[in-house]
Amino acid sequence: MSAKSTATGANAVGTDDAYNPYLAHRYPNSQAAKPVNGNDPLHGLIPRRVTATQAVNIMDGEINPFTKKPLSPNYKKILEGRKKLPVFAQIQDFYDLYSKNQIIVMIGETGSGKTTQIPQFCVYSDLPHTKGKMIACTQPRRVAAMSVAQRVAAEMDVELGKQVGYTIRFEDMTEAGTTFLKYMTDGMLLREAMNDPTLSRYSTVILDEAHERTLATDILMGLLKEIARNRADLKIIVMSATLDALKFQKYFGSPEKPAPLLKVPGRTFAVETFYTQEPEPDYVEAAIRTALMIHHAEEPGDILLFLTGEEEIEDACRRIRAEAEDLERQHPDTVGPLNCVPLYASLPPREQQKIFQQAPGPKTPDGPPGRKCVVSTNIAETSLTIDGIVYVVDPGFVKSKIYNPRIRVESLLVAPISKASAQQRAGRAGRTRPGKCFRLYTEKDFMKELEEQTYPEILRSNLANTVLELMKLGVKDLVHFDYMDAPAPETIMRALELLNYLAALDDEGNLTEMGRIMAEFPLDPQMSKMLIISPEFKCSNEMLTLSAMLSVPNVWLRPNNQRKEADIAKAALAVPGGDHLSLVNVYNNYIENKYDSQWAWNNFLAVRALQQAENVRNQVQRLMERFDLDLVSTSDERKFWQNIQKALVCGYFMQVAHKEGEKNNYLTVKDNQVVALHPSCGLDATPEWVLFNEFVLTTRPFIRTVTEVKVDWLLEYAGEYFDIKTFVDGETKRALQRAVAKKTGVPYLETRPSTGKRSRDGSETPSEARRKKDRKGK
DNA sequence: GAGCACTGC
Repeated sequence: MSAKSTATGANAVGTDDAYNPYLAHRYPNSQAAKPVNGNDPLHGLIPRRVTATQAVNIMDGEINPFTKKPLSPNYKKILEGRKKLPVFAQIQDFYDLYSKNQIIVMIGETGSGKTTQIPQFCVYSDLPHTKGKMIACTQPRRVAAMSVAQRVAAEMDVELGKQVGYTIRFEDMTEAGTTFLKYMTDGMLLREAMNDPTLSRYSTVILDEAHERTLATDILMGLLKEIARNRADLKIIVMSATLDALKFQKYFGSPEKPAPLLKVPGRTFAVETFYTQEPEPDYVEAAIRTALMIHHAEEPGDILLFLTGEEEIEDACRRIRAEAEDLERQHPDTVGPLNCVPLYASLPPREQQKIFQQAPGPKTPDGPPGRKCVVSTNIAETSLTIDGIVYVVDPGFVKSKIYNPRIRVESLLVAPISKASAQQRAGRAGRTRPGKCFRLYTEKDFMKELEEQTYPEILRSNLANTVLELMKLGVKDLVHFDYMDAPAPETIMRALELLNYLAALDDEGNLTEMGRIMAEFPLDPQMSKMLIISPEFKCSNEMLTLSAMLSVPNVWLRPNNQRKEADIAKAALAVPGGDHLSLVNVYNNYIENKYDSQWAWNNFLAVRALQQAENVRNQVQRLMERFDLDLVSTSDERKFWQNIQKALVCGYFMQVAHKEGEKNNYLTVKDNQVVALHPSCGLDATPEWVLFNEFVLTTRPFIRTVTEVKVDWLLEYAGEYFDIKTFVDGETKRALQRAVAKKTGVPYLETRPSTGKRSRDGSETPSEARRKKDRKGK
């Protein structure tokens, strides 16, 4: 038994009688262990026909098949751990399915190891590097893409960013020609698809966490299904954590012949679940009581309590702390100290870190031990894992986004969670040892009232952006696109209508040149439009700043004990014309003060948000340069703010409100919603016409981030949208009529014959007006 | 006179 060497050596993947790594492993002292042909452990493997034995033997070898360097002791240590993962026991099952099918569905519960192992299994079988391709594995969140890539690079004994890398917005840790396993956010792969519609760089695409049904994952699923028809060489793996596998199988196969499924058990501890006997009228109250009950009566172990938002959480924390102290005083022999910590996304990172602190020890040497209680939003359900949690309190609610296409408003509402979500929450109690989950609803409600799955995002969102992306991806028929769950036709119509008004689509529904450029910007269509048009108003530098500032979380801080000081600081930076202008002003001042954190802090500004804005601004500026859009500012100081307001109108003319009556009420144009200026609004007067960035529905309808506009600009730059004929009778219409009369010197009459159909371009910019004049001149 | 559930490009 001896190894053969082939004349071609390194490039002999696929030949039959080549060096057999299986034998090399079995007989380490034989000649087979020292192949002559380029020392390639992968030699002789046939892509996508690799067996588990072959793969495992290479993993067990001495030479890293991808770097050709000796494998490190650390690699071997990690490998022993990997082999104990549940998914490893099914490696041959996986290869059987992978070799024979184009699309497979995989479900693996928490702790199965699927996210780290399956992509590696693919590497050993697909051998993407031998054909200049890559394996992509998508994640819904950036941190996951980064941390998993780092872990897998270590497991494969390679440097992160070389053979194994990741790509997220603002950071590409890959090396062209070297990287063959790439973790990335789902949004990033969708972006790539826009310029490479067949995803030709990839030989295998893995969609991980598909059960989360993010907008990007949903679009990618439809896209991949289509690409698979035209690319027989592309393999697709859809990985999910839930029991809803059949839905994925049917979608990727057919109802009669579902796509094959691989099921891998998880590795978590049992969680005992308790329900209430009767529904709880006040879930916050009940949650607080339950947490205190656990602290009083249950064995040591930390508590995780789910609530819906910042205010609720801070309030609950205060009450739990106060009552726990009473409890401790009353029962000093049995009740230890309780450390109650809040957790939500907008909490500064330093505060967030507190959830990882150890529970407090006993106050006296032989007193009862302390306990930690984390009160969190949904962030602890998927994004953040806290070790040591033994008790979960689940009131059964979540704040979630819903979209009403009729009035074009996205709002946040507190709603019951799904069964899948409830299970995920309960699972958080069993990560380190057996735990308990207290559900603050009845078992009957759980069985009968809760939806199986969380409503996918695509059914809850404004789709203007998504529709533009789909158009750019070449999808012609948006209504009949193969969605796993189709959005309401009205939502799609609303999106098409907006894109048509923005001149991203022509009247036939085709993507225009403007639309093609807009799709490249990681911004809402309205924002892309105002930005692309802004050089014509000599304010592209400012609009760049504004789009960045509108893309990041609120920059204005208002600490509870310093509200007055914060308001004074804000007023000092405010521009009278409106909040959009103030945002530009804040950023410009931030630059003038040399990006100084101390300056920001002194002015009650969120440093982190400002830094994020810098990041976004740089990215968008590069895009502006790519499309040869001039970066300019006006030198005429009197026009500086006005130009910005005009450019704003070109993008956001559909988000305008008119003042009605005396009570500072506004009526949104066309949708006729009664709205009020949000209390955070910095306008020092109530102008007749305002443009707003956001419509928020909380205690009542508010418009937030508001700037004054002139009716003449509406008529000039958004003539079609503000065509009086399209308005119902009312104060808004009469105001428009007065404006037209004043402008033309002729009283406006409803019956006046039309001067001909205007372009379907709602926003008529100077250049467009000029082009029209030119045409008429000829 | 009130609020950023959570992601992502």
